Amino acid sequence: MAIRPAEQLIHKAAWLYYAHGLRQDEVANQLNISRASVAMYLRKARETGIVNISTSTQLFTDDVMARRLEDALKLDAVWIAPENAYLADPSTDIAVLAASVFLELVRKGDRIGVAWGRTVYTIADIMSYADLQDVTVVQLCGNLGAPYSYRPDQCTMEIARRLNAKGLNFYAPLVLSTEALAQGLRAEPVIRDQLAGISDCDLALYSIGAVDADSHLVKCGALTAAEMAALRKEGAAGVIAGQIIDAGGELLDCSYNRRVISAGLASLRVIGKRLMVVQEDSKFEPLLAAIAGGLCTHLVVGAHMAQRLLDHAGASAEKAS
Amino acid sequence: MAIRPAEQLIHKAAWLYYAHGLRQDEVANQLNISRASVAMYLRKARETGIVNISTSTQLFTDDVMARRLEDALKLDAVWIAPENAYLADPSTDIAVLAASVFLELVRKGDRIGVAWGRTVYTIADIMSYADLQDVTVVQLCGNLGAPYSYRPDQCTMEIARRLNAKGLNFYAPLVLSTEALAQGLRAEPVIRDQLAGISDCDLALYSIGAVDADSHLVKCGALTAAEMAALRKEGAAGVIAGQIIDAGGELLDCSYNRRVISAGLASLRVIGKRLMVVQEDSKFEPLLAAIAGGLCTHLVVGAHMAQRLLDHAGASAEKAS
DNA sequence: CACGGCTCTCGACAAAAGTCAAATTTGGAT
DNA sequence: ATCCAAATTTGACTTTTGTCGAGAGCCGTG
Repeated sequence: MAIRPAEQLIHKAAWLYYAHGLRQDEVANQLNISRASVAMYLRKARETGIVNISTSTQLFTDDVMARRLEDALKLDAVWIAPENAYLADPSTDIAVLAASVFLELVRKGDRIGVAWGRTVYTIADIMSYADLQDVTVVQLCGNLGAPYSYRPDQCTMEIARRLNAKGLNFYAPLVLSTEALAQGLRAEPVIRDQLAGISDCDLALYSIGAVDADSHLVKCGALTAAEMAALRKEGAAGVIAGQIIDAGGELLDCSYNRRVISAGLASLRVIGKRLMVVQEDSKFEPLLAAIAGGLCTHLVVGAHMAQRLLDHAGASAEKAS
Repeated sequence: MAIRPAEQLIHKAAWLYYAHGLRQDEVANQLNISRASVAMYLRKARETGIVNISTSTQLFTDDVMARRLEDALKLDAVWIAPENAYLADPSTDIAVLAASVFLELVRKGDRIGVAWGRTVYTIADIMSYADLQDVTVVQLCGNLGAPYSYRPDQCTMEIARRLNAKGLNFYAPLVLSTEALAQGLRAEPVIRDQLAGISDCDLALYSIGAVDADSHLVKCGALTAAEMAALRKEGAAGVIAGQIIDAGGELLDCSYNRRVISAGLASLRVIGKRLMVVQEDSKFEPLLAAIAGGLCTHLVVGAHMAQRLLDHAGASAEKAS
């Protein structure tokens, strides 16, 4: 991709510095360049993923609460960000953790499905770079012509860029005005192939949306606040990959869902690792719905949300007995 | 393993510094400790593998020569350390590369077989630390009561320590004085289980030994220089995991081999990734034998050796046509 | 409870790394 | 061949990090 000589030099500098443990000035005279250049090369090496610095996320799964949640909710793994213990901004903490977890879950050669939303974009934004050329990042749902920077295609592309991976976008609106048109578009080869390829993913990254006037669906004009409220009455519990699910985690039977171009829930459930990240405490019910529907195998949440989930699971168990 | 509070602090410091990108002094007042302590914790975090710094080894496989070697020798991957281009000591360069490649090949949950020798021990010695608790490192061959620090059990244990993995040693001599005794010992449950477990490995790490008076087998008293010379006349081409192979990479039919307690070549060939590392140019013929015998799928060598291998492969091809 | 041995922590200094504007080189267009 | 714009490189400076010995806390022992 890039030109040879520059890449080569960056790699050599990174190799001598990180692998051999030389100092920057030692690297500088090995390569006959100034130390300042070495410093610059090393920054580039980190930014391009030639060197990887990763921190183990063990501590966040080792937590007793995380273990109990895994059991209670039958999830493969749970990470809990210890709220307000670390930084001023609590949501950043969750995103940083999610980004690390994500990078830990990615394997070479993987195909990764990425949905969209503020959470996903925040993760993409703080994610460190990696060198995973044979990875493919695919977009899970259609686009919204939003004024926001976290459009589905943006999320996909940004993550692909960070990973040095291939990004596979598809350009269809998330929601159309008639069911017939949506059906027709889904049958288009370009779109059909993209949607069919989703079930081949090894890993999915998404968050869950709330069914309220603050939802991106409302902000981006896909639905009006009134329509949203109506859907809520009809049993809408959450939004996943642009689609509305009920409390059981199944697709809600409504006109909106039939007009959407997105990854079917069945395709999502086939994906081996489904990483769900939830930042806001307000998304408690939506998250319960997603878990009930088996849309999540790996979960990253804040401590407060974790406690609520655990209380809920405990209460349900008690009621059942 | 270690005490809670210290581990926790190390992890927190590492998290804030490496994942969130705070400066050491910022971390220090977040945690209410001095910056000096933070620096110390961070060093410990690196030393225990809580943070991982790895450099991509791409450049060394991307090399045209490496690609051609892969084709010519039918190997899965070849890495070539550009000799004398980097550092004073050429063999260190190969070992550093080999260690990085090794860490790149290891996956969580893997079982790893490790042989012994100066090369393997050098690799273990410069290998950086990682956090791979569910990995198991098994010893491929019996021990030699050597005065050297690179005994089979040492190599296994050191690598296990670096990886924070489980080390599985077995305490049998590499070679016994009679075939009957060797047979009896191989039938011992402890030994039998260990040997049987070798074929379950996902990754093997070894080098190749030369058949000469400098061999460790001679230095450690397993064979006399005269015996070695005799074996050479009988067709011995190399030493792998303590066993003697002929030019075709098959076990040489000799008393010595029948008296050895080690991983059978068949078990080794079953292992998915067989990483062979060769430092010395003098090991050209032994390496050819190992490759001929399918004992190596991944190879790390110096540029000079790579050139010789390529020339040889070219010459053979020409002769054949 | 006083004592040594032990680890952990800190302040101060030294070393190394990061940064920036100026200077130089590079590559391309005319 | 000549020029200009963009990118690269550098020296000088600032900030950040690493290190070390001194001192503080801790614990089992005499």
